[in-house]
Amino acid sequence: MEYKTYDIYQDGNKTIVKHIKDFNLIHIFECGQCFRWRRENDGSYTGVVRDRVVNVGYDEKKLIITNSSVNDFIDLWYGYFDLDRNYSEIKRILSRKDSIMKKAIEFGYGIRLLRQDLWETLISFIISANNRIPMIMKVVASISKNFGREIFLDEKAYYTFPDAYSLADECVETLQTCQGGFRCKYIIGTSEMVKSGAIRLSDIYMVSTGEARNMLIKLPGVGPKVADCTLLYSGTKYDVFPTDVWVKRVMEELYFQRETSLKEIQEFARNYFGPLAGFAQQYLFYYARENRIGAG
DNA sequence: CCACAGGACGGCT
DNA sequence: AGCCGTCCTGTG
Repeated sequence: MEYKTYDIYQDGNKTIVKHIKDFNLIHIFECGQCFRWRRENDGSYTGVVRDRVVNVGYDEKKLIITNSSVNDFIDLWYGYFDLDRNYSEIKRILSRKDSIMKKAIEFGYGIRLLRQDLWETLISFIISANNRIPMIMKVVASISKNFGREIFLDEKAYYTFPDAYSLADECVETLQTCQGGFRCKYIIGTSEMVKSGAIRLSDIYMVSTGEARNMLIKLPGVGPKVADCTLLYSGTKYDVFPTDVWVKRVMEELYFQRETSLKEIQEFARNYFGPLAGFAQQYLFYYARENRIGAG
């Protein structure tokens, strides 16, 4: 069958989608936006998304999703991989901005911003505060294993991410077995606020980026960086510019050539990249971190 | 043993 | 409003 501009067919438990461009598994899964995908020996990735576990491979512009159906693709994977967005056009516009962006895009040409579950993204980025990626992956995996639901792929167990109600019922001490450290109290606090209705996460889809940001920042453990990451990596808002130490360094070194406050970097990015700020940030972040730009 | 890497928060000016 | 010490865990 034909879905938008893609050819889709089913082969056993594999959904295969042809003619997919602007796509690279390493760029997508190792650019710091997600913590649930693991690279296999053959270069494919296995991960849990919502209540599904799949293996994803990419070869000769073909996307191969194992443990999927055509309906799954249309309902979930098409949106998750942001396949209805024209990344060629985004890259063309951003590359014209300056030679720095051009280089960053050439480096991370296959990046796509995943539209991840809002709740899981929020908690994952609360965990990311003052933490490194391998540790974040460990904590998210542990929370899922302890409080999520077991699902299977090839007789191997994987775990869904627990919802706010499940986590709100736990105490900080129990959650601490997942190695979240000082962030555990924030996770419980945020879960309680979602459970009680003090915040309705679904509202952020209906309000402006500024309002969405202000709503999220009211949650414990959520500051400007975590709020922006949550909005961007859940596919909710794209005119944000999450500024962590790497983005700050690359901006200072390549754009400002001096020390620059977070406030000034954010203002510059909003004006300069406009509605594509989130995409620009992701190319810059991946470029900076992989090449250790600005690091000792 | 120590230094260091990472954002949010709270207390201070 | 901006600055800075503290929080937790793993690695070199």
